[in-house]
Amino acid sequence: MSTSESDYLQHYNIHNYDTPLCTVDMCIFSVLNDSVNVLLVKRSEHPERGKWALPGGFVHPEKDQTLDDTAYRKLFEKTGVASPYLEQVGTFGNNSRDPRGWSLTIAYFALINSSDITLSANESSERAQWVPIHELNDYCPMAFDHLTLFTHCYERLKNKVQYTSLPINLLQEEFTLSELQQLFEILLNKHLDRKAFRRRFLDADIIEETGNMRASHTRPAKLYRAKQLGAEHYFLRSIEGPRS
Amino acid sequence: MSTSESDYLQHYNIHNYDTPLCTVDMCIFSVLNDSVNVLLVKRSEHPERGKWALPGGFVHPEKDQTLDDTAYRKLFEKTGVASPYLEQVGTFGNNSRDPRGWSLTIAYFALINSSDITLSANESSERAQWVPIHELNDYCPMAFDHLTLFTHCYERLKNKVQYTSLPINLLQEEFTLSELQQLFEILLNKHLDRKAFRRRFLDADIIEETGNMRASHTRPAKLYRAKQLGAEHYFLRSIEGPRS
DNA sequence: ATAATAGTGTCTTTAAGACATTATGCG
DNA sequence: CGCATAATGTCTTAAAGACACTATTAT
Repeated sequence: MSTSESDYLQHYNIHNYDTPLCTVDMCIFSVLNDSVNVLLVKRSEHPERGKWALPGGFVHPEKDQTLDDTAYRKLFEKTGVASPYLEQVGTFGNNSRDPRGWSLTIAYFALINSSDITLSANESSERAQWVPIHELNDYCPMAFDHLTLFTHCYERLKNKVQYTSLPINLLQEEFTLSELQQLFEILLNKHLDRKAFRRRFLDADIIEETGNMRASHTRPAKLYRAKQLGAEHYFLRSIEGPRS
Repeated sequence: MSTSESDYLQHYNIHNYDTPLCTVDMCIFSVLNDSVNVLLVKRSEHPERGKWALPGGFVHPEKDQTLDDTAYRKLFEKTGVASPYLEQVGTFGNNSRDPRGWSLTIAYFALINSSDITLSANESSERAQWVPIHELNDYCPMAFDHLTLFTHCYERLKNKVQYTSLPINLLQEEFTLSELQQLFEILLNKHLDRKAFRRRFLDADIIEETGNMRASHTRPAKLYRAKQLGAEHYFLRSIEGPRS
């Protein structure tokens, strides 16, 4: 009965066990034309061929050393973006979400600036497309439980807008405070006070002037950058927005 | 080339693909003797036999309909507690965390009141034991990457103490405000002002008097209960604690 | 000069921290 | 009574909202 660990491992065969299918799905957000967009692909293969889906795919034990590698690989295949903000949102597993069997997917969300990317359709010739999130229902039915995955990712994003600096990652490296505020207003879907918004970010000591200005047909605005790229600051208080 | 989805599914065999091992690990917290404890088991089987580990096990496609089922099943096997607070923290997957191959684990944390539970050693005769978290290093080496999993779960817990009502789930159904405050002080490891603490919870309208009193050798205290069992309230401001 | 947007001054409001004071039970 | 803990009163402080005011550019 008493075998060594090396004996045990020598006779261990993963294929003797029933095990879930493992995939990673990406909810890639960007802001385009004053609205939040998510990147969707039209499935070109079974199952759920022809339906819209979040880009994703199987965890590939040969290609990927870690789970995050899978996520970055999928993201790069679809967008060409190498190192965006990436966050794991949750894992969804059950026996009904995929007709092939008990399956499990790890959902990630990514924030990228839309001008950074070139949509590519080369991988398995799936067409990727930005979809404004308020149009998402028009694209139903979505494949599998991807509407649920999207909803969880979007809720996470909306929550973090309230108490972190996270959305900075949706802008280009240099941005004005007005651009940042507009972005927050789109995400929160409400108007914010300019002075309060500026105070919040300036007092937090997380951005710095670049010395450059954004030209415009009115008064030029100072350009800022995040002091630490990809960092997210947690504010002690949530944004509340207008009082009644 | 053009097959139907049902044809496709008929010939699909999960065992043709290389796929990760899938497990669930539980970080079960409780408060005992004025300190936070976590439930650990001593592994009785290979691999990592004899090391301490978080209770957990394989996702079992026959037994479990959903991932949460796996978590609840493992929790019940170890503690006999049927419906505690449970939250998914994150999924950790790579090719080095388990000697059997590419493996992935979904980490959950649970909050339970220690008086609710009876530790059972019946399943695979592993002995479960409460370990105060400040002693965790003395129990090293822990199996696999379980110290990392624990750390992520503990960080999540500590963060949520700052801005949610979550720790209520560590107390019994009826509790005094002093007991609640003591609990927060243990979790945050700092003293809190009594008036501010009471205001915070009372103004949030999330607890109500039960009408009963906690007897003691001094002035009896009012007993409260959470208005909604298992609910977590998000405060707009984080607890900061004493100003230096 | 005017329009438009950038940026500031400053008063109010909210919820938290500090800390003294009062209340209530038991021995 | 006197001790210990429960519960409250009230002043201060930090950060947000409201909103008027000033600054800078193009046309």
